[in-house]
Amino acid sequence: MSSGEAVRTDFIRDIIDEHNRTGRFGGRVHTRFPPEPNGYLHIGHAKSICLNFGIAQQYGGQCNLRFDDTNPTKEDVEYVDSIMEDVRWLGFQWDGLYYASDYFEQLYQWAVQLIKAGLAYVCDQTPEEVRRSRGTLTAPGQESPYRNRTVAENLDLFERMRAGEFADGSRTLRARIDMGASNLNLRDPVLYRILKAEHHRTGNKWCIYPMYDYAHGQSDSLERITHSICTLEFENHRPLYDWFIEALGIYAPQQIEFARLNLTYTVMSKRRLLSLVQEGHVSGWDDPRMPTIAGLRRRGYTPEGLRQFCAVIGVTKFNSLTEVELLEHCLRDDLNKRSPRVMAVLNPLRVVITNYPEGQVEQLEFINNPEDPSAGSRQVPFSRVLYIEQDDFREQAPKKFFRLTPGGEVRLRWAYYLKCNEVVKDEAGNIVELRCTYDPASRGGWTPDGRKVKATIHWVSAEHAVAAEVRLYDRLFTKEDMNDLAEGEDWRTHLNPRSLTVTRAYVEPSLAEATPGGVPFQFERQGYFQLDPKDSRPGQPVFNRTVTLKDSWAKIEKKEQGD
RNA sequence: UGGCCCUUGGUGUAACGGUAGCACGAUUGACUCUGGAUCAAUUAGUCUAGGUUCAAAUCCUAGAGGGCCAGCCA
Repeated sequence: MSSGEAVRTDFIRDIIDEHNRTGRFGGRVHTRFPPEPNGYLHIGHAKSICLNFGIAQQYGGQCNLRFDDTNPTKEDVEYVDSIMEDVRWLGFQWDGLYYASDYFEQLYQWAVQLIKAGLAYVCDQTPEEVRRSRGTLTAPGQESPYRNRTVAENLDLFERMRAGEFADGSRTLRARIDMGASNLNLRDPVLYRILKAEHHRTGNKWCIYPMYDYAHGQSDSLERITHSICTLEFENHRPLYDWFIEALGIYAPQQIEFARLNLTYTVMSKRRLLSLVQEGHVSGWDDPRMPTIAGLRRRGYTPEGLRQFCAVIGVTKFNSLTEVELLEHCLRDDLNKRSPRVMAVLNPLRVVITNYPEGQVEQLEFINNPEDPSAGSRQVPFSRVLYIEQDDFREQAPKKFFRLTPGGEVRLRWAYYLKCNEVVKDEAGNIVELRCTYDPASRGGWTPDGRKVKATIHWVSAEHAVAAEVRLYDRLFTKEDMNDLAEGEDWRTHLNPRSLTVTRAYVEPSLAEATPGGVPFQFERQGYFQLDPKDSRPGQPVFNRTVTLKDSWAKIEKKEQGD
C-alpha cells in the first residue's frame, strides 16, 4: 500500500486491538478473503479485500485467499481465475491459497464425530417437509421423525449417502440442536445434502456436499484464522458458527460482521449482475459500465483510486448507501496526478483558418502535465484546417458562455488566438464549418498587446488527426437507490438507456502509439480516458472514458436554463 | 407477528462520559493558457421520550425508523 493511503481505525480494528491487549490470539492476526467462485468480484468485494488484506498488513499478520466452493452447481474455474487476477490487480498478495473443497474429507470425518456424539442425524424428510416443520418467525418448528435414530443407523446411512446409494435431495445430514430456537439457523440446520454434480476441483469424488454454515467456520479453524470478517447478513449465523466449533472442540476464530457496500445508481448483487450479463444488457462481466473489478479496470479505474475509496468510506455496521461521486472523486484525485494531457475532439467541427498559409505545418510545444513538471513536453502539429469541439462554438451565445462565437476570440490551447468570421451551413441549416482568422503574433498563446481572451479551447490539426472511437459512459441505472424498489417493480426498468454513447473522434497524432494498459490520459477539458484493452487496434484506437472532469460550465448552463 | 443488529449535516464517517470534527456534495470567492487542478470561505448534524451523572452522541429503559432471518444458496 502506498504511503498516501491513510490507515483508518474502525470498530473491527478496535476489536483486534482489544484481542491483542488481552492476548486472546497471542498477538496473532490472520484474516482471509473467502469468495464463492460463482461470479466476478465487484467493488463491494474490493471493500472486503482492502479490509482483510489491509488488516493483515497493518498488524504484520497474514491473509489467505480461500474459495468457498461448496456448491458445484454454481461454481466454475472461470470465476476462480478472474478472482485471483482481480485480487492481484488491486495490489494484494495472499499468504495461503485454499479451497473449502480441500477440506471435504476432514469435514466428513468431523460430521462422523458429531453423529457419534449424538449431535447430528440423517433426515429423510423431503425439502417440502423440512420447510413445513421448520416453523415460522414466531412459531417454533417440529422435530423431524428421524431425529432420534441410533448412532449406528446414522453412521450407516451417512456412509451410504457418501457412497452414492441415494437420490439427490432424498436425505440430508442435520445438526441436532433445537427446533424451538428463536434463531432459525439453529433449528436443526442441514450440514450435508446429496448433489450428484461434478465439482470444478474434486470432479466426481463426492456426491454429498457440505453447506456453507458447516464448512466456513471449520475452514477458518483449520487455517487458524483469528478474525473471520464477513458481511452483516451472516450475523444470525454466528451462533451456529460458534456451535460447530464448540461441538467439535476445535480452535475458535472470532467472526465479525460489517455492512456491505452499496453505491448509488448501480446494483451490487451477484444475481443482478449475472442477469445483466446473461440478458445482454451489458457486453459481459467486464463491460466498463459494470461495478465489477474487471469492468472498472477496463474502464480505466486504478487500483490506487479504488483502494483510496475503500479507505475513505470506512467500515461500520450501518447499512449505508455511498454516493458514487465519492468514488469519482477518489479516481480523479489519483488520475489527475499521473495522466498526461492530450488533445481529443469528441464531436468535431471543422475550422478553416483563412489567413494561415496553405500547406504550412508548425510544430508547437505542449506541456504534458502541469501537475507534474517531470512529465516534460511534446510537439504537436498545427495547420490551416483544424477540428474543434462542436460545443465550443455557439452562434447564439447564451449568458455566461465565453467560448467561440461569431466575431468572438478564443485561445487555441498552446497555439494561437482565433477569431470566428463566418459560419458555413448546409441546406438543412446545420453548421458544417467555421471560417476563422488567427493572430500570428499570438504564437504560443500570448499576444504582445496583452489582450485577454476568456476561454481556451482544445483542437486537433485535421490533416494530422487520428480517427478514434470514443466510448462515453454514464451511470448504468437512473435510480439512485436500487435497493429501494416498489413492490413487484422490476429493477431492469431503471436501466439507463443512455449509459453508453459512442462518438467518432479525432485525437492528436501522439495517441496513435498508445497501448492498452499504459498510462491513463486526460483529454483536456473532457475527462480521463484509457485505451480499451479488448477492442482497440493499432491505428484504430478505441478509448473508454473513465470519468469526466468536473464541468462547471455544465452546471452554469443547467442553472441558467432553470431560471 | 418473534429473534438479532443498526440510527451523528444531503451523503460517507470521527469523537471510547468532558470543546460535535473530517471528507464528498452544494454555494460563494481567489487564482489559472483546461469553465480542469489548486486555495479560501459558507452551508448543514447527534431519531424521539424518559432516566443515570457535576457532565450523555456516548451508559440504561421505552418508542419510532431501517436491515437481516422461515434455501437441501453463500
